[in-house]
Amino acid sequence: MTVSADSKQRLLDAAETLFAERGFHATSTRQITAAAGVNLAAVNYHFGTKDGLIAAVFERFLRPVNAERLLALDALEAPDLEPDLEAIITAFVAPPFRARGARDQHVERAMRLYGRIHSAPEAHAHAIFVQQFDTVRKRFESAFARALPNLPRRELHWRMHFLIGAMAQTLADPERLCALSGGACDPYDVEATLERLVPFLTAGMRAASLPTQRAGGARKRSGNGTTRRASSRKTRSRSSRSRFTRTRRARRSS
Amino acid sequence: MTVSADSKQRLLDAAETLFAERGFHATSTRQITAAAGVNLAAVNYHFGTKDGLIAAVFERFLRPVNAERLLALDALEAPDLEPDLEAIITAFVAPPFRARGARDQHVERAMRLYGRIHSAPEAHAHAIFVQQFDTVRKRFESAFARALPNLPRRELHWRMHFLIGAMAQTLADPERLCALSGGACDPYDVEATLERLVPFLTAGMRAASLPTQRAGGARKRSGNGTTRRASSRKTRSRSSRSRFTRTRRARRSS
DNA sequence: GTACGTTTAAAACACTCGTTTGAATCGAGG
DNA sequence: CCTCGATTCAAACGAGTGTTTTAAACGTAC
Repeated sequence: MTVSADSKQRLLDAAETLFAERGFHATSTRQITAAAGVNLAAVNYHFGTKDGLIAAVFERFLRPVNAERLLALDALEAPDLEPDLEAIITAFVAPPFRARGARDQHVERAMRLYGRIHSAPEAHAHAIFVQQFDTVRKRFESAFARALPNLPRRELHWRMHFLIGAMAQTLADPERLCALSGGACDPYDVEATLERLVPFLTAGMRAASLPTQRAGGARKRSGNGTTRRASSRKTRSRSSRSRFTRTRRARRSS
Repeated sequence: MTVSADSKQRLLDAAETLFAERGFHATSTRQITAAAGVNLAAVNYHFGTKDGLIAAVFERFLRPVNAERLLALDALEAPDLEPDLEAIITAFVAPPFRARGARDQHVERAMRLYGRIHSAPEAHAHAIFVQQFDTVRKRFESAFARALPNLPRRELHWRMHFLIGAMAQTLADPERLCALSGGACDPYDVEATLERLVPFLTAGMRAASLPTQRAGGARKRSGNGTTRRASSRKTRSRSSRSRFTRTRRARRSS
């Protein structure tokens, strides 16, 4: 274990930066080794394959984020405290925003990297992420369940999905917010972002548990996704509110 | 303009399917032309370049989705109607879920394609999407502003960003929801998904405009986006509620 | 039938990718 | 000193990429 293990470190640092900037697939091993100032073969020597390097970057970056999530949740689950939904959401959402990459990279790069991990194309990178994430997921799921005792478990899954989506999008594509607001919002102001994101998500998680009506009838979902409103006779209480009626399709035939 | 323009069509169809399945970068022109049953050179002949093909797929797929969004919004903005936030959100969110790809592809593929467009790596594909999306964005922004008259415009931008994020994630990565819920949720049941997504988003959009406390003091947001809480002397009311205090970092040094 | 513009066909081009190879280099232990 | 394992280096390999080229086939108008 000579001192030159920093070759490995520099490789990880360079890869982390480039992955954040351009994505995993679009970054070549040659770019990485050049940025790290090491030989081309180093990535295969130290990590076996490029995917091994990706996994190592995942690992190194994700570990402290998830650790901080669990630490924050621990503090919220002291036995004398009653569950605080907003605090739980903050404990889950804030760490990736506040994470610094290697070599104290800018917030911007850490955010983008985390976003890219979330929207990982499809490779086994996804599997690595899931593995890293699974404990966090379980802990927060039960925390949410405690804070929202009247919410059925299935609804909770859906909402956690939405929550993760809003978070991931904000992390992955800050530029879009900038463009959307004409420059009025600064997506790299982490605290300002969290002050908006957390209340948004808290309200969403607290929304009424079932889609308004659902008066007496059973579920009665038509299994066929294509034919909408197949059960024509029981449309009374549903057609009263026309929330989900779709307008005509407009498609050109050329 | 012979009948064999269907070569172009079959190219678009095959590309749409493969792009949805594997992504844009991971799909080669050879795979596309093989699936379409046409010659390799056809893509360059008809679309100039692979990016041209991608743009054409974007165009053909996005147009009806955005058209339907605007149509639905038109119906909601009849002069005698008062703004209905939930209906506006549905008008924005539902069309991509209900879109069918070419050749009546499964909902699954259309969803994935739209999700992939949203999380387009970074190419000018993004620009194409933005161009297609800009009109929709403007229309819905003012619709939201009418439905939420007390919400400052900047907060609205943030929330639209979150909204788009939750929608895009649900479209792009239905598998994750499946895994998250242990198979309890069916992300391809479009109506069930919308019945959960829309209330979630509606509640989020309606959340209190400013982050809870803000009791007696004036707004007092530090104008500088980078240096958070630059005005150090006035930190009193902030440290009282420790909502956003971060716990210690945990990072291994190996 | 012949000529013409459009479309298809097969082959090759130039390039980048991730990975492997085999020799050179280094740093400690005998 | 020499040895040995670990690391670095330059060079090449084989496969895959998007694109171009050149010629052949097609349908239509003259």
